[in-house]
Amino acid sequence: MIILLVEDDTVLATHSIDFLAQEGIEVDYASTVRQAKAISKQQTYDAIVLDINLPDGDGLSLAKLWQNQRQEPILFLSARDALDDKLKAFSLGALDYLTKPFALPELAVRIKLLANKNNPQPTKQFNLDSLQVDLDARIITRGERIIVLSPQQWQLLAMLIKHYPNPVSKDTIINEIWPQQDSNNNMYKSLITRLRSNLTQADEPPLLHTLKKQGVALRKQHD
Amino acid sequence: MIILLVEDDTVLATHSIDFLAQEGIEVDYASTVRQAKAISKQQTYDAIVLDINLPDGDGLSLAKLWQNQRQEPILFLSARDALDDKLKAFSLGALDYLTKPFALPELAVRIKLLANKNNPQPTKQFNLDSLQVDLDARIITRGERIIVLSPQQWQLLAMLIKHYPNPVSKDTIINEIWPQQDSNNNMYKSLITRLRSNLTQADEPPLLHTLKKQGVALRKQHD
DNA sequence: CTATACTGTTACCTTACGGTTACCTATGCC
DNA sequence: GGCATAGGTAACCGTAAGGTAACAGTATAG
Repeated sequence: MIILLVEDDTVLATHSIDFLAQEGIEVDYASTVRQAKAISKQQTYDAIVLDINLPDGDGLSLAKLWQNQRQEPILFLSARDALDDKLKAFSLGALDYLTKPFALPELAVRIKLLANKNNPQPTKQFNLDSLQVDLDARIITRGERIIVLSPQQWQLLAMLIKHYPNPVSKDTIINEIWPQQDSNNNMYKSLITRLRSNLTQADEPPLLHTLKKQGVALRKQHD
Repeated sequence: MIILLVEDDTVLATHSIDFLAQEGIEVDYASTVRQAKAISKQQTYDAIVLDINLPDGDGLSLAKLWQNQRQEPILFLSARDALDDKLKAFSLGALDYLTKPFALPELAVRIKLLANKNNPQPTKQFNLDSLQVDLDARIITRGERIIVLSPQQWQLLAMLIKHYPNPVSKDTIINEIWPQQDSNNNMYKSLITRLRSNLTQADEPPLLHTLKKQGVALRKQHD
């Protein structure tokens, strides 16, 4: 996720950028209207955060300029709590308005809301060869056929996908799937066999490979 | 446009209702959690405005209760400006948070934003195979026949539609439909059987599938 | 007040999940 | 060669999770 921040208070800006980075939000930064126009030419953002008072103009007119050319959701920042400013901002297409001082976590949350509004998060999909896994809906297909897995097998597959393309060690799997049980090697072997047989049938190439002494991994083919 | 306002301060509430009426926003009003639950049973709204402090509970837990069964965007009101409250609210699915005192025009603008921007045209219709559900009128048809559901069954179906095509876990369902009861597995089983039997008859393909140990989901097909 | 619907409860059935075991192959080591 | 280790496969089977039907108590409507 990447946003554009336009803010002339450099202290506030650097704090914000640092905090947002921790939250996984990348920031393009501009301190003036001119810079903002220049830097934003190259890029579309998930959201735009605009200070209203800027040295060479104001955020409101920038928003007015942009409201027909750009489609990003805009959040205004301002030291002024005046109702007029807020209403004007909203009438220019603002989707949110935050009065300084504000808490950085709140800014982060509101940015994420705006960003999600525009692109509802695509369904988490995992693809490998002809295998398709929808991690939310828990639908698995390979080629045309639909694969139904038992709870344990699903759990294992999810682990493997999470670590893809790295192998997952036997111990990790055992501890994850049978917590507080004593590790029975046979249960593990059965589980692997069953998952493998469900994932691949007939002449399909195998996807679940075991690397001796290291564990198992999801791969298109052996190395 | 119609919203639900839950607020125990009757002076504030009447002012708000008057002002929102001028703005063309119709308001259903409740002053307690109990009232809110009762009045909202019959209706879906374009947005919900929730005060956090209420005489018989708080808005946060109400939002938590609703977050899986209702799809309306929620705006919180609170006299408290504490960051924790805000973050908690947002984590419960709030889309906006306004601190008292606030200006009525700002409230109106933010409500309109939620109602319009969040669901451009909220799909009040749900279709799956030959099943048609009108979420507003609560009319369900499959092919030619009209399906009538009991309250519990409707509640469950609404949950499933909201999460479609993802499964909903047994625990989630039990907590939503029988809050504060101890989870009786049999009630759950009966409910599923009853809904399933109402949704599908004779030679129709099944729509309500259960994924063992994981929950149930609405699907076209899955075996 | 009666009839109907809704929901909680029980009893019984069916299924497939997962643990167990037995036997197999491959590789490595003395 | 003999043996050990690591993994693979297939079959067996007890059991728990889920499905269904019937019944009863309570609410609801007419």
